[in-house]
Amino acid sequence: MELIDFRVRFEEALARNESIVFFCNCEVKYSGRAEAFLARGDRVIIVKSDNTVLVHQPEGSNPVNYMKPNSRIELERVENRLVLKTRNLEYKDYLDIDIFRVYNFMSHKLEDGLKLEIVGTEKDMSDMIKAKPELISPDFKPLSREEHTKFGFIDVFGHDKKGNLVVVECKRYTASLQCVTQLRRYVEKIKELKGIEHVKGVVASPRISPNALDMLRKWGFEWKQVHPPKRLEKYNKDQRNLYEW
Amino acid sequence: MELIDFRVRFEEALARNESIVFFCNCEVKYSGRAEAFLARGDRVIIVKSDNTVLVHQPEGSNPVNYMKPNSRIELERVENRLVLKTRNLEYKDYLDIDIFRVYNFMSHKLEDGLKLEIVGTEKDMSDMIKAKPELISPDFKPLSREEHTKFGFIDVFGHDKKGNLVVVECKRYTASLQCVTQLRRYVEKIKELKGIEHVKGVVASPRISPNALDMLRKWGFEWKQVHPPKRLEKYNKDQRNLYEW
DNA sequence: TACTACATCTCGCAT
DNA sequence: ATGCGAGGTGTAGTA
Repeated sequence: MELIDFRVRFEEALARNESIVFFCNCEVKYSGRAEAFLARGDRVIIVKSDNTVLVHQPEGSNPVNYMKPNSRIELERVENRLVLKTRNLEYKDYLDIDIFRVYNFMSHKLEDGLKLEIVGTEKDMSDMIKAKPELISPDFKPLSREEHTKFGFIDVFGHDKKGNLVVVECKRYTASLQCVTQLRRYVEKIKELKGIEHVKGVVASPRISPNALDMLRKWGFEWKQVHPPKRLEKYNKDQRNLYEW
Repeated sequence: MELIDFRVRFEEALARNESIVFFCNCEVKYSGRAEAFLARGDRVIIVKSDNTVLVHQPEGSNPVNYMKPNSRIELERVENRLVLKTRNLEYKDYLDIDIFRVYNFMSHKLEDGLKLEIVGTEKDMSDMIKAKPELISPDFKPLSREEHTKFGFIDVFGHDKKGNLVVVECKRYTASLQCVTQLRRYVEKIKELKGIEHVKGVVASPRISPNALDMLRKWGFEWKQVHPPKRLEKYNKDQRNLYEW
């Protein structure tokens, strides 16, 4: 495809606020939060209707370069090539794509304002524990939501039958050192706020790394094996059945 | 575009290992590490030559759904639509895209094996401190030995003129609570390993959050304001000049 | 706006 | 394979 034809179609599509995709041979330079350079090669370039720009190589799940939404986009001719100059003032980001060849181009106005519905997050895991506190221990009682929220980011906050406060930190996967230090931070904060000596800390996760378990024990915390909510559990409970596999 | 024509072109392109992009009206169901559902709308779908699948909405920088590389991909006719069934056994991920209409399709064999060169990371920041230790303090001397162990990676490790060991944790942006707990963990580990009482901890970052500064002081650590390497510094040092802005 | 923590995080590196 | 932490992280929630 001739660069001149590409230019016309690109600028028309941009003016019409269409989503744009093209295959091209290009070189990419980025400057902003860091600096990056990508020498010539074939890539897919996507320009969305909110002026997001993505540069994808033929392999890998992440874009090799990108610009966040609301970037300014201009196409300029420089010598034998076109340069797609994009800048995002908010992040002080600059991305220049030197386009040497365009293999294929398409654009379309896309209609879609829907959001992804998602289940199985850490939030769902802590909701499950609040609904079934015996997953932590037989005498664990979560505190009411109002009292809970006063203490910030704690996943589940409650007490045992002896009246000890209990802080629960959930992880969907293997709990790491970082998870234990996070729990420690919360426990210390509660001790300080309440002026008390004993606060129990519990990590709830399907697995825990050996180092994390060592540190956990050293700090007198506990690990309780809890698996994140099973597939479809929430939907089934809600009498909904979105999926049939 | 007729679904039957799309199907032929898609399967030919897939067989040829081309990168594929199309605009379509679709519904997406995901099950695996979590569960997700996205009702009908217009999206861009990308299938890469390594069998990565990306579903992009017309706005936002992240894909709304995706499958990692090396997924199995099949296109099946179900009633009035085509279903792109993708599965990744490694992650136990399943993504089904119900395709109702295809607006536009293109595919191309892309040639690109290049990697992004990037400068200005945290690694560059710690390299800068090792080269100019006076950024931390006049008497700070980094040790050449790397401390990349199973309990974590210390950015810069050294001693002052009194012989105190010093652990430096770098952050490119605002240092957070997590950064301070990370530093604390390293300091405690070094104390334990060496059997010594005094180990200095320093956070080096352009800024630090108020809570993080509180916790830092409470634990007897220090904050040193350090800015990440200036743009192009490394390239200029290397007598290279990749960018002209 | 700034701060905090999650993410179907992804990715690289080291054990 | 697993553990660990960075990332041009992005994103949502909250104060």
